[in-house]
Amino acid sequence: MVGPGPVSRATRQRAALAALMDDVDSFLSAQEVHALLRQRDAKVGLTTVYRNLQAMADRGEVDMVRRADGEALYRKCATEEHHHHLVCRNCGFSVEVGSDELERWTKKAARRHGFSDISHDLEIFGLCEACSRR
Amino acid sequence: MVGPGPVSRATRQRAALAALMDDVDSFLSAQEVHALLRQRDAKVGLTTVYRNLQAMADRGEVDMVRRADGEALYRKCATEEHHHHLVCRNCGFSVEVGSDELERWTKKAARRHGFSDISHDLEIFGLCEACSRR
DNA sequence: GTTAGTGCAAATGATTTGCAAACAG
DNA sequence: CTGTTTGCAAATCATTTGCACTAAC
Repeated sequence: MVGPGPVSRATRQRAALAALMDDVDSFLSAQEVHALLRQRDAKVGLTTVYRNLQAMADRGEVDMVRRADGEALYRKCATEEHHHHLVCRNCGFSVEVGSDELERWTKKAARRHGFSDISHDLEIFGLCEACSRR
Repeated sequence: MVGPGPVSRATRQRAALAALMDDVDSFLSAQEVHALLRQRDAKVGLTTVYRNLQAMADRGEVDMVRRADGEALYRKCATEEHHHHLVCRNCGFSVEVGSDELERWTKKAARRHGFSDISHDLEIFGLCEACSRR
C-alpha cells in the first residue's frame, strides 16, 4: 500500500508560521520569526518554530542559508526549482536568481577534478538599492 | 600616527598551528585542528586554536567555510586570490577552483537587481575520486 | 481514544570572554 | 621590564532534547 501518508496535522501554530513566511521576502532567523509571530499575537513556542522551520526546509518549502556568524536564516521561495539568492546584508531582503549557466559551470569544474555526486551552494551578498541609498 | 602596527609575536603555539595547516589539504574544524595538534605532541590550548584560526582567516591566510550544521571549517590555501572550493563531503579533501567567469556572472546578476557592494560565497560539495571508488 | 504536535525547562556543543600567569622582544 | 599571548574555567547563545500535556482527527 502506498496510502496518502498519514503524517502531519493542521495546527494553529503551523498556520501562523506559514502565513508569516508568506508575507515576508527576507531571510529571517528562527529567533526573528518567533519574535515576529509574537508581534502578530500568534502564540507559538520557540521550540515549535525551530522544529517547523527545519521540517519546511527539509520538504523544500523554505530555503535556508547561513549568516556569516553561522546562524541559520529561512525564507519562503517562489520557485521549487534550484536557484540562488541575492541577499542584502543590511536588511535581509533578497531576490531569487536562477542559473543554468552556473549549474553547467560547477558540473564541469567538478568533473574536471574527478568529483561526483555534486551539489553546490552559492549566495551573493550585497546592499540592496534601498539600503545603499542611505 | 599610523605606525607599522607593533602587534604579533612569534610563539611556539602559532608556529605549530601554521605548520599543521601547511601540511593539511582538507578543511578542518577548530576542534579537529586542536586534536591533530595534540597528536603531534604540540600542546596548544583550544582557546588559542580558536583565536588564531580566526585571526588567520581575517588576515586571509586561511579560508573559512561552514559545514551544513553551521560549524566553521578552516583550510590554508595556495592562492591569495579569490577562489572557491570543491570539497569532498566524505573526507574533507578539497581542491581550489578560481573563476573569472563566475565573478562576472555574479556581478552582472547583482547589478541587474540594483545590488551594490557585492561579495559572494560558493562551495561545491561532492565525492572525491578516492571516496567514490569505495 | 490515539497519536502527532506543542512548549517549558534542562541539556548540548561550538565558540567567546574574564583574568591571572607565562613568555617574547 | 612591559605589553602580548596563553589557557583554564566560566559564560554565551543558538539549537536540541526529555517529557508531560494538549489538541487533531
